[in-house]
Amino acid sequence: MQIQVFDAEYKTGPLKLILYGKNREGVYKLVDTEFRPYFYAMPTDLESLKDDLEGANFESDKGKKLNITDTEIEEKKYGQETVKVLKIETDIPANVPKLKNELWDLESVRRCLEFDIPFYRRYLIDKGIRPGKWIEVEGKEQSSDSFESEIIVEEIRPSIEGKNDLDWNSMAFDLEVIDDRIVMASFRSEGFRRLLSVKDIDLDFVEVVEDERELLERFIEIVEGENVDILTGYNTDEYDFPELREAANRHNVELSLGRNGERMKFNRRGRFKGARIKARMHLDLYPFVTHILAPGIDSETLDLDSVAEEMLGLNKDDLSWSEMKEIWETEDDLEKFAKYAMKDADITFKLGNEITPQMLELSRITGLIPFDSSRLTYGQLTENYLIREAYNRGMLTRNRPSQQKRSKRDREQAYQGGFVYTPEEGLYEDVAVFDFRSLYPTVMVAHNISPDTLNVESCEDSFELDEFDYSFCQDEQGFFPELVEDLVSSRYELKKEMKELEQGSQKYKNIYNRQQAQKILANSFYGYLGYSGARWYSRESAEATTYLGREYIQDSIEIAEEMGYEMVYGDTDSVMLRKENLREDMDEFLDEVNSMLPEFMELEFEGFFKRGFFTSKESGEGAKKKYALIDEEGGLKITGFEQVRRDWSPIAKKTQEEVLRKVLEDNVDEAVEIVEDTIEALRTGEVDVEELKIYTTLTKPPEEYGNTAPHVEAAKKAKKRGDKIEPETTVDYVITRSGKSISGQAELTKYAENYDADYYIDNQVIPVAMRVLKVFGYTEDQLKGKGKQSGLGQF
DNA sequence: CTTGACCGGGG
DNA sequence: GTGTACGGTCAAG
Repeated sequence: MQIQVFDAEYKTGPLKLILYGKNREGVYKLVDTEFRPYFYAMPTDLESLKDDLEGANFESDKGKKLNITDTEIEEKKYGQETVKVLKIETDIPANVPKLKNELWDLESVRRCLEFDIPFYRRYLIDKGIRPGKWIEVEGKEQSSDSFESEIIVEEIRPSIEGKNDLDWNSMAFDLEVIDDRIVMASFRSEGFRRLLSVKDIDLDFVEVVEDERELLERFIEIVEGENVDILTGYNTDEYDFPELREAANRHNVELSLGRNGERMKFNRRGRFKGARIKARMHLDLYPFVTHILAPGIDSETLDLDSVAEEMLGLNKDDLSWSEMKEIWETEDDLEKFAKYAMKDADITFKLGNEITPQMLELSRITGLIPFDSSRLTYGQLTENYLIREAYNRGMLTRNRPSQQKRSKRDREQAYQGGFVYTPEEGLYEDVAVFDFRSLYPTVMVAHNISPDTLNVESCEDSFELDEFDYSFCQDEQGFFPELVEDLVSSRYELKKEMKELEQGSQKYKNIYNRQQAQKILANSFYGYLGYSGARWYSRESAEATTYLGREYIQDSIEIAEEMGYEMVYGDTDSVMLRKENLREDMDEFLDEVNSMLPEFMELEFEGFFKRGFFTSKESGEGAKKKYALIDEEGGLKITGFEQVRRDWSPIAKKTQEEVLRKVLEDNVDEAVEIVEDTIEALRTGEVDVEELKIYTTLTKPPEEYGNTAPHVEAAKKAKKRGDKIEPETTVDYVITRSGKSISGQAELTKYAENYDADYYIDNQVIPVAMRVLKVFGYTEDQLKGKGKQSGLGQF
């Protein structure tokens, strides 16, 4: 039969590897009892290693027997050499690391390798199985209660046929928790929309449940009844599932959410945990947003509303935490609460429809199950891809660096990054942006930069870098350039294919996601080479890549200047230029640059902007990475104005954005008026307290903090007044007029009777406004108007 | 300038 | 579970 695998695990006693897969008939369980765990021992001397293993008995620290069930000599590539290694097979996956420790102590063993690859991943790699790709299975079919059937695998291999995509049943959910009790749960899929509530609410999508216990039971029934393949949520790993588990413990309910009836379990993943539901895909959108999508998201925060607003264009419908609590307690307008809760699942579902296909595409390329591909960081994703591709090329995977090695790598002098042009502060009209198509990946391909081409001893065609005392051999294509070239070329083909398709069609979306996943991976290689935790760490490769990137962008700038362009700004892989008749002349410029570039590299036209604004540092020198652009449709692109991102009051953030917009609309006078009006409003006490609130989350009881941050001091004072301040609460505070320091003046909003207008003027509004307006010659005093005394700012 | 604490998302 | 993996920002030193 043909099937697509989407989940994998193993069980011991006796050892079986279990896959869960789906085709058009349904969901199947596949069981392979033949596959055995193994690792490699690289010998100092093969014969004496064989002697050492002959009749040897290995024991774990606890005295348990560690069996070697089989050994085999294999020839593998390790770095630039070919070596003979001994494959050591054992009976239980958990014995692999233990046995590895025993063997590594032998004098006949130089090192052990590939002892830390999780067993189910090892299986998928060795069998060539990738989720999202069809595989062929032969075996004995048995009936099963939970699945279409269960198959005892005899043969399993990648399938050449089977191009059509599968549909997955996706469902999003969200919980509402008040006073540590789950009071609502909302669900949304293509054909199902429901809110469970423990309080009576008369709305068509609401199902009223008796209590929290019944809510849990219904939760499980809904997931089962709707035959969910993909369950999504936002921060469900760290919030919703921990809440669910606690509730389940309280009521002694088994959270049997797995298709096989198995309990939800948490997987430890470093500082994170992942809620794992067997034979379904629980894909938390938040880790993927932070790990993978964040660099491409402009929003200052990565909360559900902001991310959905940016990715889907949905506007938010804010209900603050205190409002929610109040509604729940007073039972006044519970409908509003219910609609809000339902909307969260709706938004998550829509966001999931955008994001889960990207996760599945990453699984298709890397071969990781979606549970993993959705939660790993860039580096880990790249590494898992490398491990698989290395295996396919008969290469041994390098070992992970020890903690000491990592910190040694971290302590090394940082190498130089991208080239950033220092702009002249001011407002520029009609700027054009050009950028290099995948600069670092293409540099790596163009110059064959790779850990395995670095300083090859007997190399005929060696590329020497004048700046550094190392070289890259050009005789054979290296591991990294080969992978990058495959990804970049394949992506290029897909992009061509995309142009032929109707935007918004399913086919278009599929291909878009595929090329997006390839882009993500191709771009991660450079960073990976310079990441201290990388198995294939190569500082030289990373350093050479940025060095060559700088050379190419500087060459392009030189060409532009020779051709009469005015250089406005440039950062790493892009340049902003100005010139009369630019639209007519730019092809000539592009041709000139592209003929200078090696094959595979390309400078492209990115777009026009009506105006660009650049500011300067304290020293008066133009500020790098801090600018704002407005396009011809009036769209703003603000970069680097850090005030927009931090814990600043809404009034400061809003003022800055309005000022930037006015400036970009070439209306500096109105920009100044905005600041003056804001200051005036602060002075006369007209400003709404909402505009002054600063939010921060307390992660522990306030008295346990060593420092005196404003939010901590405000919380301490509130506690003295008798407030219950628990860890994990977000406090909002205002800087009032009473107190000695800023921290001393901080009060929780509800206790604030007045506000310190001077603080908000001098420390919030003026600094962010001045960042922009000083460029036009304004001083702080001018913005403040002189001599006026601040009022009391009473609420 | 360096070091170490803190934070993210969720309600 | 072939376990124990972040990265940016800020205040204090």
